[in-house]
Amino acid sequence: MKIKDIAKLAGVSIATVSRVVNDKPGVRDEVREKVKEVIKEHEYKPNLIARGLSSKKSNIIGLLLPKFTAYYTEQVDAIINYCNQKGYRVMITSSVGRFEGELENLNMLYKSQVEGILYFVGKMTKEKKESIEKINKEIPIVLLDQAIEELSIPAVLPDNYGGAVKAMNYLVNLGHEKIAFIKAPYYDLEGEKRYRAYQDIMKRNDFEIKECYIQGSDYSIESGYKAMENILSKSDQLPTAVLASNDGTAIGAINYLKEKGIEVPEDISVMGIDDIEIAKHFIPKLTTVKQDLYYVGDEAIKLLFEYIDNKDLKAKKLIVEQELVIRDSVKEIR
Amino acid sequence: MKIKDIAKLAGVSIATVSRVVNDKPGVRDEVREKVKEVIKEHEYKPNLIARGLSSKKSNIIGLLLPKFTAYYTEQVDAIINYCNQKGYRVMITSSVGRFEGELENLNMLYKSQVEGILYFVGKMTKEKKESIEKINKEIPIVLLDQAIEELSIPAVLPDNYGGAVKAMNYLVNLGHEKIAFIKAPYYDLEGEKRYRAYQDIMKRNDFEIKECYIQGSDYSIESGYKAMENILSKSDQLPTAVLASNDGTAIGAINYLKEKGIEVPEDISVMGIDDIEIAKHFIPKLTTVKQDLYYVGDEAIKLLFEYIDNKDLKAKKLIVEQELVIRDSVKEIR
DNA sequence: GTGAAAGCGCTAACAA
DNA sequence: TTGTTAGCGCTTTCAC
Repeated sequence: MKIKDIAKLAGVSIATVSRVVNDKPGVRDEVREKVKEVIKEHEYKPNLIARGLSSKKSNIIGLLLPKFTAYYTEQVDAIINYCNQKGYRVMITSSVGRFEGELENLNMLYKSQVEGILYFVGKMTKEKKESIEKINKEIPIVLLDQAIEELSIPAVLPDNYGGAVKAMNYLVNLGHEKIAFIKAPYYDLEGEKRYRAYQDIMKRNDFEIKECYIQGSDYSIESGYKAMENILSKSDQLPTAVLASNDGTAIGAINYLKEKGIEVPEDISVMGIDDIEIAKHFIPKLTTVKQDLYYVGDEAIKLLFEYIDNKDLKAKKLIVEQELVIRDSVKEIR
Repeated sequence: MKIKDIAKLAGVSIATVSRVVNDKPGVRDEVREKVKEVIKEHEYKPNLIARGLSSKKSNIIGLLLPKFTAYYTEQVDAIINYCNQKGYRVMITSSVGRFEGELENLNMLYKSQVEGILYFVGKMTKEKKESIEKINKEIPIVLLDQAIEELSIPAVLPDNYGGAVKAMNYLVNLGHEKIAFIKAPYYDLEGEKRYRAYQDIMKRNDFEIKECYIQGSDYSIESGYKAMENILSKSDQLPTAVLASNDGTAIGAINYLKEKGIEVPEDISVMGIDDIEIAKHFIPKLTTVKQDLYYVGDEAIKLLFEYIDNKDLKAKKLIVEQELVIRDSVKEIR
């Protein structure tokens, strides 16, 4: 069933059918009803591809992820819901953790004529920056997780510095001085901010920053486990608390400690960042800094639509505040 | 830049450009090179919407989820990877847990001219069955999680009965007799099979099936917590083990027990089903029945392509075996 | 090996 | 209020 068939059956022109289908004015109620009837009877469903070509509006939003993990589920859920409600469809790509794949997928979305792109940045490279800049001239892009300093591209970013400061101050106020830190992967520019917060608070309080207290990760639970192992093996004196760059690595760290018979938080306190879903159900319940991920996704997609509606908007970087979530994995020291 | 511009710049017809772009024969090497050069220089990217309309092949796969949760991440990851590798794009919809939304989204995918649909069933209704049957006549659909008995539609299903039997036998072999069960939500027809397995094994061993040992859930962690609370409050005699219908509810159950000072597995053993990512990192590490979710997603999308390539294939229901994963949340009783 | 031309199913400007 | 018609950017016959 195509528009032509309906037109014939209803005894009108295809233009009239189109008007009815798109709820546009300029059709007598009588005729409108008649056409609607025929449409219903024959279950006519307009071909959205043809509509897209003709109207030069695809009604599709592109979503670019580095890889599917728990961190994205809520954000993606928010995005899809918002789009579906607005009558937009979502085309999703992920790069299997192959950071080079991001570029390919970006082009794929471009070729798909999406009206806007939500780009969860995995690893930023010079090549990608160039592509983003170029594509952004034609299609609005909103960046998530990492922004591009030198380019004027809208972005939604967690307040990573502020969040880590809150976490550190909380630990310090509870009497912790020997604080270890599990770093974000080197390629996450935003992770650097959390590290700077760690350093700043340590220095401000005249606490010694031991090198052995600082270990890297790739954000995975396993790498948190490894990092904790390294911290323990390399330190002559155990830290009393460790701040992890995300909840996953915090969980990994706790796993290692428990395995070694070290109790959390009795012996060592562990704090995460993000507040992923499992954080409040983990045992001990994870003290962390909440990033409202559904909110982030929601704000990002709203921002994207702002840019779609008004291409000349000045690029806005939205910083989402983080909030302390006190639970059971950190204790006071006296 | 459109095909016409490239044709003009290269001094050939658009048909020739099309042949080059699509790697089709019938172009002199010399000309092909020339065209490629122009394409590269001007960064021509074909409009996939136009291609779709013209070729009557959208190269898009539709993905329908009831709601985004941890259970789907790996499966979706597998699906997207496979599609992207094959040059297919993925259109994703979720229904925010509004089961009525599934129908709307199904139609949205249909109108989008997707070439096949992967449908993770949330709640099956008569109305949906009818729509599925109708749409399946034109677009191959592969069902996941739940099949439709009376219709011949391909599906990929976990061996829920077999998996639960394995779990139950494991518990029984360790000496458990008083076994509680956290049920799947009523609308998950597959969940019923796990319940049947529970009953069958209990009966086969002449164990008493106490009504108070059986509690419902909606698969969420919170509902597992609640179910465990009910089991404890309603039983005069505590169970020695509980089998939960998924890992989420198992985690919820453990949370409740720990809060009440009941140790797992020392006092009560808890077993899950699924083996979601956190299962092996939870404390205690969750004993469960593994559903290789990446594998399931992979098989499902492969099956879908089989049907796309050969519409006359007889509908195949693929049952994916489950495998015992012994970890720390269950102990032997003597 | 190459190009002209007819669509694909729709929207939108224009005429009537 | 309605219909005619010219595209949208591509693929795909069919001639040459």
